[in-house]
Formats: sequence, C-alpha cells, structure tokens
Amino acid sequence: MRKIPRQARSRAMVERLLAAGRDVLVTDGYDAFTTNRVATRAGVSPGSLYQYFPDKGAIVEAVADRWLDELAERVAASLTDHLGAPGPVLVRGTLEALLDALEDDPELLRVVATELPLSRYRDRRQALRRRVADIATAGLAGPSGARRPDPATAAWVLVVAVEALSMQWVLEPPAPRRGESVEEQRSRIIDELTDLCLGYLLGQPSAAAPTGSRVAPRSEDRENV
Amino acid sequence: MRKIPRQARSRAMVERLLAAGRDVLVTDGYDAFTTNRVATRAGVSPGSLYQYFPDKGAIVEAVADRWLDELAERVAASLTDHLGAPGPVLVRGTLEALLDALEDDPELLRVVATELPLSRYRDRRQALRRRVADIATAGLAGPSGARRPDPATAAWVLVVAVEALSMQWVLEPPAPRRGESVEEQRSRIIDELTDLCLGYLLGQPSAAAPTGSRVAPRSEDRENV
Amino acid sequence: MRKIPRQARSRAMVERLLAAGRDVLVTDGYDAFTTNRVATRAGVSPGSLYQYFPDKGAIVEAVADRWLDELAERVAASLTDHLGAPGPVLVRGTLEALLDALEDDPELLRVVATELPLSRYRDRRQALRRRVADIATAGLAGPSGARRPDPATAAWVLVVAVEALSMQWVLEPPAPRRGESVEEQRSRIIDELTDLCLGYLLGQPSAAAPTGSRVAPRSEDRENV
Amino acid sequence: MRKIPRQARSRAMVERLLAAGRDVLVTDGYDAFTTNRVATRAGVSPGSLYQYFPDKGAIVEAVADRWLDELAERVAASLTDHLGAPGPVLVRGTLEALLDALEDDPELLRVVATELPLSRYRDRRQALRRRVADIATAGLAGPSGARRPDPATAAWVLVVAVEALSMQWVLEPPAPRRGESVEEQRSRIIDELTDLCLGYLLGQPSAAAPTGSRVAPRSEDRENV
DNA sequence: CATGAATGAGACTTCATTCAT
DNA sequence: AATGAATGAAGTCTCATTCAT
Repeated sequence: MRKIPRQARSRAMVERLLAAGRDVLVTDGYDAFTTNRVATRAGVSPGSLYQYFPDKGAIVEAVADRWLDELAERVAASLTDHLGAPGPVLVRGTLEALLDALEDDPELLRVVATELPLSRYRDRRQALRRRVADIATAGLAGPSGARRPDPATAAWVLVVAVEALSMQWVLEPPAPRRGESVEEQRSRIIDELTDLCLGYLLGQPSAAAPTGSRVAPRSEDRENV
Repeated sequence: MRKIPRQARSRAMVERLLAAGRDVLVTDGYDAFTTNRVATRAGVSPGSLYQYFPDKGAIVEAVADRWLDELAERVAASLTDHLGAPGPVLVRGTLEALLDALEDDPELLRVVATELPLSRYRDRRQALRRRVADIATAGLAGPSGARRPDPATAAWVLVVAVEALSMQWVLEPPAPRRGESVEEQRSRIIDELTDLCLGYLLGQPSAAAPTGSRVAPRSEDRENV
Repeated sequence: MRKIPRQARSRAMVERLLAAGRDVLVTDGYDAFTTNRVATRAGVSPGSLYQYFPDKGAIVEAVADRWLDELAERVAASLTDHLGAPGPVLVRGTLEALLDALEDDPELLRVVATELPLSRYRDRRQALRRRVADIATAGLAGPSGARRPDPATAAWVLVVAVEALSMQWVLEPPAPRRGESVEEQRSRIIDELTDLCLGYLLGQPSAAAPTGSRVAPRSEDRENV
Repeated sequence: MRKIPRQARSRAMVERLLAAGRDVLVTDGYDAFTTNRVATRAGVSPGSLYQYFPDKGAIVEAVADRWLDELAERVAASLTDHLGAPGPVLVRGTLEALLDALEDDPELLRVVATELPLSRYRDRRQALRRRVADIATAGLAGPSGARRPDPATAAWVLVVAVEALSMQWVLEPPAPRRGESVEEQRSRIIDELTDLCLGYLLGQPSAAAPTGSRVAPRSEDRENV
C-alpha cells in the first residue's frame, strides 16, 4: 500500500516468511513445520510462499542458513579481532563470542540441533567450521607459541570440540556446583574450555609417530616437535 | 512354527523387526523409513509390527537404543578395564575403544547422526554420556594426577569433546596429510585426542582468568573437589 | 464380511473403482474426474484407490481400455463370423456390429471421444484398429472379389473411415430426412456406409501409377461395378 | 510504443498471445499450457493476458480456431475452384488441398488432435465440416454424375471419412509398401481416397439392402436429389 | 497372534485469476 | 492498459494406524 519499491517488497516478504519459519520451528517444532502453517503465520497465502521458495525444504534451509551465517559472522569477527592477542586472550575471546552467539537464540539452536535432520544444514555448518578452522590454522601456524605439529589437525580438533561443548553448554549444561549461579557456572565453563584449548596447544605433544601405536613414556620424543 | 514358546517367538519377531529397521535405515535412509517398508523388509505384515511396537517412533528408538547400548557397553568396559592404569594408558585405551565401537557400524552411525531427529534418541545418548562421565569422574577424583579442580565438570568436558571428535572422525575425517595412510591418520588422531585430554587434565588450570569479570579467587573452592 | 476369497475381493474392488470411474466420467465429465471423487463414488477411501491403481491416469486408462476391449471383441467376433460370407453381407454385418457396440454405451463414447485427451487411450485404440485391419486384410486378400491392389492399404482406409463415420453417427448424426425415424436413418446410414465400402472395394481402382497424378476419364470403367 | 493506434496495439497483442499459445502447445504440450507460461512466452505479464482473453480456455480455442479457419479457407477455396470440374478432378484437387493444408503445421495438428480435449474446438471443427459439406452437397446436387440418392448424406459421409483419413495419414500413416518413398505413398493414398469417394459417388447404390427391415421403396425419394 | 486391506487426515504444491499500483 | 505479486481453492498422493477375518 505504501510506496515500497518492488525489490524491497520482495525482500520484505522473504523476511516475513523466514521470520514465520523460525517462529513455527521454535514454537511448534519441526514436525509441525508445514508450508501452510508457515504461510499462515506469515499472514500470507500458501501460494505466495512458493513465489519465494521452491519448496518446503528451502525454507528450513534458509532459516538455518541465516542463523548459521550470523553465527559464523560473529565468531569469525571475534577471532579476527583477537588474532594478534596472546593465546589465552584469543581463546577466551573466541569462546565468549561463540557462547554469546549461540545464546542469542537458544530456542532456535535447540530446534536446529535437536529436531532438524542434520542433512538440512550440513553444508552450511561445515562451511562455518572450515571458516573458523582456517582462521585458527593460520593463527596457529604463526608465532603463537603453540606446539602442535600439524596446525590443520589442531584447528580441526579444537573447532569440533569447542563447537560441541558450546552447544552442549547451551542445550544441556551440566549441573551447576552447589550454590553456584548460572553466571558463575558459565564463566567457569569458559575457563575450563580455555584450559582445554591451551592445554592442548601449549602442552607437550606426544611425538607424531607415523604408524604404530605409541603410548608409553615418549617424553623425550616430545621435545623435538 | 510349532514348538516355539510364546516368549521366544516374540523375541525372535522383535529381533527381525529391529534388524529390518536398521536395514531400512541404512540402505534407504530415514525418510524412507516407513512402517510398511520395515514390515515388508522383515517379511511381516504391517499389522504385526504393531504387536511389538506401539508406533513408528518406537522402532527407530529401539534401533538407536540398541546401537547405543552396545556402544556404551564397549566403552564402559574398556574404561573400567583401564581404571587403575596410568593416565595416558587409560585415555588412549578409552579412545581406541570408542573409535572401535563407532567404526563397527559406520553406516548406522551416519544415519543416526545425520538423519535421525536427535530427539529420537536423546535420552539414551545422554544416559551413555552420563555413564561414561560417572566412571571418569570417579577415576579423576582418585589419585590420578589430574589437576582439574572439579572432576565432574572435567568429565563432562572430556566426554562431550571426545564424543564429538570421535564421531566427526568417523563421519568426516579431516584431510589426511600428504602421503599419509588412513591407519596412520587414525593413529595420529588418537594421539591428538590423547594430548587434548591429558593436556587438559594435567596442564596448569588457569587460576585466574585474565579477561572478563571472571570470578577471580576460585582456587580455594576447587580444593575440595 | 462374507467369505469372499482374497483374490476375488481385490477383483471386486477393481470393479467398483472402474465402475465408479466410468460413472464419474459420464455424469461429471473428465474435468471433474478427481481421485477423491472416484473414491467417494466407489464408496471407498481415497487411499484405497491407490492400492489398485498407481495414479489417476491409470484409472482413466483402465476405464477406456476396458470399453475399447469390449468393442474390439464384439467387432472382431462379428468380422470373423461373417468372414466367409459374400462381400455385402460381411460389410453390412460388420457395420451393424460396430454400430451396436458403439451404441451400447453412448455416454461413455461421448466422454471418451470428446473430453479425454486422446493420448490417454491411443495405444489401445490403435490396437483395436490394427486388429480389425488385420482381419480385414486377410479377408480382402482372399477370393473376395475385391479389386484393391493393396489389401493392407485398403483395410487401413476402410477401418479409419468406418470408425470415424460410426462414431460420428453416434455422437452427432446428420439431420434426418424429413419424416424419417431414427431407425430408418440408422438403417439408411448403414446402407450408405456399405455402399462406401463396396464401391471402394469392388470399383475400378485407378491404376496404381507410381508417382504422377492420374485421374483421366475413367467413367466408363465404372459401369461394371 | 507511442504512435500505435489503440486498436492496432490490441491486435498486435492478440497476435503475440496467439503465437505464444501455439508455441507453448507445440513445444510443451497441452498439459504445460498454463496461462503464466503463455504470458511469459509472449513477453507479457499474466495480468495482461486477461485483457484480451476471458480465460485460459479462450486462448486454446482461439489458437485452434485460427488454425481451423485457415484450414477451412484453403479447402473451401480449392473446392470452389474445382466446382465445375469433372468429378475425379474435383475430388483429387480437394484431397490434395486438404492434405496440403493439414501438412502445413503437422505439429500443431498433432497437439490439437492428440492432446486437446475435443470439446475445446468442437464447434469450429463442425463449422468447417458443415461448410465443406454444404459446398459438396451443392456440387453433388448438380449434374455431377453422382448417383447418390441423398446428397446431404453423401456429403456428410465423404466429409467425415476424408477428414479422418487425412488426419490419420498425417499423424500415423500406414506402413509404406516395400521400397516406396513417402511421396509415392502419399500419392498412392490420394489415389485410394479418390477411389473411395468416386466409388461411393458413382457406384451402384444398393437399392434395397438384403439384411434389415430396410425401408424398401425409397427409389422415388431419391429422384429429387 | 498374524494378516493385509482399508482407512482418512492432511501434506505439498499448482495455477487460473484478481487487483492495487 | 500493463504489471506481477498475491491469492486460495483444490488436487494428488502418502503413510501411520486399525480391525475384521
């Protein structure tokens, strides 16, 4: 009704649909995520939906993608920001950024991680991982003090571990200690994860033996990493 | 058909259905997992299926549960086995056991982790985690040399991280290093995870976190873990 | 409820569905031929329909096929019956049989010929044509007095012409002559068609010149028809 | 865009739409004939289409009509041209004209005859038939040497038969004779159809049919044809 | 207990048509 | 007159579940 430029109108419609999609997902769950419901929630007719998305799956994906993009943006920004900083600061900063981002829309996180068939958003999720891992790899390869023999592997390890832990923290945090407030617990968990990362990065790597099963006291070997 | 005790017949039927369920899941995917198909694959009529499972979801759950139980058994066994062993041996042993278990039916792992709505098997998965975490907590609480202030949290951290990394390794391993064989890579990854765990357990806990308003004097509290 | 053998029950269901299909087609037209309507008319649930037909098109086809089969049967029978008879008798008999058959269910004929996309029943229709044409070709090749140089072509010509004329007669007969009853007209039309066929078969073929345009004054030749 | 008189612009638009309609019909088939597609193909918005046609059906009809009109024009012209000519020449000429006309746009013929619900263009088709039949009736009524008792019926018979045969020839011609070229076959078929027509027109009418209750003394009636 | 035909709610999607701009 | 986004009725088909045999 207003003088909304064509392009903008489309954009607005997409936004409405995505918002409705997120809403349905969060309040009704993935099983109730029907095209008609999304359309209704968006205050649109079912047909309209198909002018903007080829099919139902595309909407779910778009919702997930958007969320993941936001996440990636935040984390990557923080990571880049702290890139020069000393290890602990960088790690802590990144962890904080990640938790902040994940806690931004915990309900959506819950649905995405819990009800969505992973295949629906696997690619984007991997892209996120790779992006973060790449930055981290670069950071580790520099004069960071990290002793890991293979920065790429180290980045992979940390990214996967941290991702899982952060999500788990948001979705199902462990029982807090007696008398501990949530904030305290959160802060403590970040400490723990920081320790995890730094202990891994700065600790004595076990020698990178090529094949056989190592184990045992190879402390000497570790020197030459 | 005669001579089979009632109870045993039921048991056999359940087995057939579960086998069929796993089969459908693995070969056709979760989207094609229809009750009719499972029944057909089991050589049973769709009606019979409902004599043994209340609804479709129950079958999926049962399949996942069974798999997770097996997993839990193996890992717990290994963990208990090595309980007295020195840290590195225990950690390595557990990691190997976990990887072995996960690699036992990678196709099912893929479907479960990738296509199944997590809600379908969340409880059992948590049970597994908790079980492992409990044993680990106990171990850490003992004279293991671990310096973590809160064994429960430490166990949580390790369990979540290791679970995620193991699964990721089986499902989408990082690119191997140049000229590296899969076995070599596997072994190397186990080394890395071992380092991750030991670095975390044995490293210097960050007494005071530098960045945020992070609750400085918590060191004393930790004594009583 | 009764002791209807399994096989027979299926058969009965197919019959009901086909009957319902025909009914919908005839009373509501092809545009209103929806799967739900057919199911309802058959007193069945929409899902049941798909246990017997793979999709909507298959029902239409089955209805048309069945009708065409019946038609083919009747005409072929008549044709075979009269095969030894003198030309006029054979032709007349066949025409009568064809008209009888077409007039048996004129409403269905109307819908099939008028509203159905030809492609839905083309194959079966061609089969019918070919069947009749084959018998006719055989008849013409024998000592029938026919002077056609190429029996196959002659059969094709007659089959196509007679089919079109019969259908046209049933669907949109020409205006009857003054005071003529329908029966009289019908009989007259059969006379005409008989003449058409016999005139063609027994008349002087224009020389089978390979290429150029023949024509010429062949009026005398025709005296001896 | 300027300077185009209103009327002419409309005209041009109609033309574009019809052309697009024909195009969609021929290249995509009737099932894909959607208003949106036609509009797109015409480079017009779907809304505009409704400024020139009341609904989808009207476009199909218009396309078919236009084609049939052209057909009618050609055949009628040829028929009128040869009206004074001796029978064989007239018949041959008409047949050639008809085949020429039908072969002019065989793809459209195929779609129209094969995929279009006959009801979409029945009226116009009948008009064509009637028109041709009327001319033919007039011709037969004159001193043409035709011996048919009822020229109107004779015209009806020939028009229907020839129409069906011509279309059949274009759409699914019978197998050619050994070593026969398509041109030769075509020419031969025209010979056959000519024979069919002339044999019918000039042959001995079956005064009294042997079989049925065939209305014996109609000879007088026939005089006044 | 087994069977498997029947059920029927409801999901997704299309497309002819409208109408505000 | 043109546009094209929006509409929404309606159709096809699936599949978890039931129940008479």
